[in-house]
Amino acid sequence: MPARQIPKPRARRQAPEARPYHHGDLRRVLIDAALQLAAEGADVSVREAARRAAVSPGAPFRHFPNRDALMAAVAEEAQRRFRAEIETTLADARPAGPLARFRAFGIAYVRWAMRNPAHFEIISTGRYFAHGSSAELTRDNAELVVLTERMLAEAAAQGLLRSTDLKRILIAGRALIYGFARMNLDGHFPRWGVGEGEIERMAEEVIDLFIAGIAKS
Amino acid sequence: MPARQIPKPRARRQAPEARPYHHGDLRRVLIDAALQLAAEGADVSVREAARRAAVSPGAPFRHFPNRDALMAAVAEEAQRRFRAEIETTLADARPAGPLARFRAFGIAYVRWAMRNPAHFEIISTGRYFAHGSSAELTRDNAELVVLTERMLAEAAAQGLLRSTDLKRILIAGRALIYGFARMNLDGHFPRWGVGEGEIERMAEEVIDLFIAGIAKS
DNA sequence: TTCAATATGTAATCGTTGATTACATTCCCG
DNA sequence: CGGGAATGTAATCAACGATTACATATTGAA
Repeated sequence: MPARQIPKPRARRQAPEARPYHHGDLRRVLIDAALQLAAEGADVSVREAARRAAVSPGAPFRHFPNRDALMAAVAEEAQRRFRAEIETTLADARPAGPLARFRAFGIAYVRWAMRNPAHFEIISTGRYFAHGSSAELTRDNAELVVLTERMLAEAAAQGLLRSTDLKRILIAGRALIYGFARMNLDGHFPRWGVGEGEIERMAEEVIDLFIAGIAKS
Repeated sequence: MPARQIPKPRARRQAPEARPYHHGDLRRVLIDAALQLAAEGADVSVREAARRAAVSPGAPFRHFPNRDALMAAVAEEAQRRFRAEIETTLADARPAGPLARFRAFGIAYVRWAMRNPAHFEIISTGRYFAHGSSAELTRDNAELVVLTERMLAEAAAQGLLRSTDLKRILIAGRALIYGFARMNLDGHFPRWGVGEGEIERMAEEVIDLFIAGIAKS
């Protein structure tokens, strides 16, 4: 047998009992651990993420200059998932007409925020945009803005809107949707007499009210 | 002179150089220090509040069982100021008609949130409601809800509204206003092409759009 | 008035966290 | 090969929330 057998990338020499000195892809694992921590409602600490990755407390700082950089990467990943689900939802149930699409967008937005509250919080806060603000995060977000912009432009082109001030409508619509999602996240609804089970239906009603308000006749 | 002169409450015996062992009203001072810390954008720590009150790091825990209790008291105070300013504003510029009052409410709401971002954040988050949730905090908030409820009920009674689903309108309106305030707080507007100076005008436009949407004819 | 119970402050200490530094191990490319 | 570059560990630091034992002031009842 020639000596040149496959380099065998140190194939997890777990011979005695030791893990390999180098972790496979620590960066990714840390981000996943942080996402999971957030999803569990725990507060995300660098050390706990390191602990879950079975790595020393200092190791994460080889991949992120500080905690905020880790959180920025977490926000990036969460934003990516958020955008992906919104777009998938819109692609699946392809609603007829721009306003129906706008409605579907708003509902999908609120639903994701309800089902992933901690991740939505991380995305929303903007605390992790300022720092690294990795182009990707900004881009994923801008894509969603463009998405709704197009819906409204199309609606205007079809003469469905009472007003042509699209920017105003766009921001009002986003404020409504974002505000609704955050009211839920921030625990306002119990104080408003909206029970846990009614929230999704209320979201639909509220969005419908808005659309009825901007639609012609 | 009779021996019965006024008890003179130990009148700050700063005779040599020492402050009195007991602080005057440490609880109040700690809350104020925490409010100031928040307003400065620093993160609020019990120790720093103690430092500003010139008191040992353990002293605050005589008045608050833990940090969250301090933050709850801070939220309570901020909420009190918030409500006071809203009501004062509405009382001063008494707008004609329920919808004009609703408009003024929304604008005052957003303005306070813009000028007191850190305090608004503390109020909004609801993280400090859950714990002590002092009745006062809840009450101040409920008062503001009732305020807007009455406006809409009055508008409905005067036949100004297209729909009579007041709860839906109420929540939609609140979501819009809260969402707008939080979009600003969370730093979304730069990404939406809304400059710092335009935000207040945009708030008015957005509220007007909403009112036009719910108003009859 | 006195004095003892209570309220309120200090000092010392603990465990956790973010962060840095010096050192160890592995990877990879010339 | 062999020597940097990448990536991990170990040790350490300061700041923070929290607790405990102790010190001092306030207050109300005998």
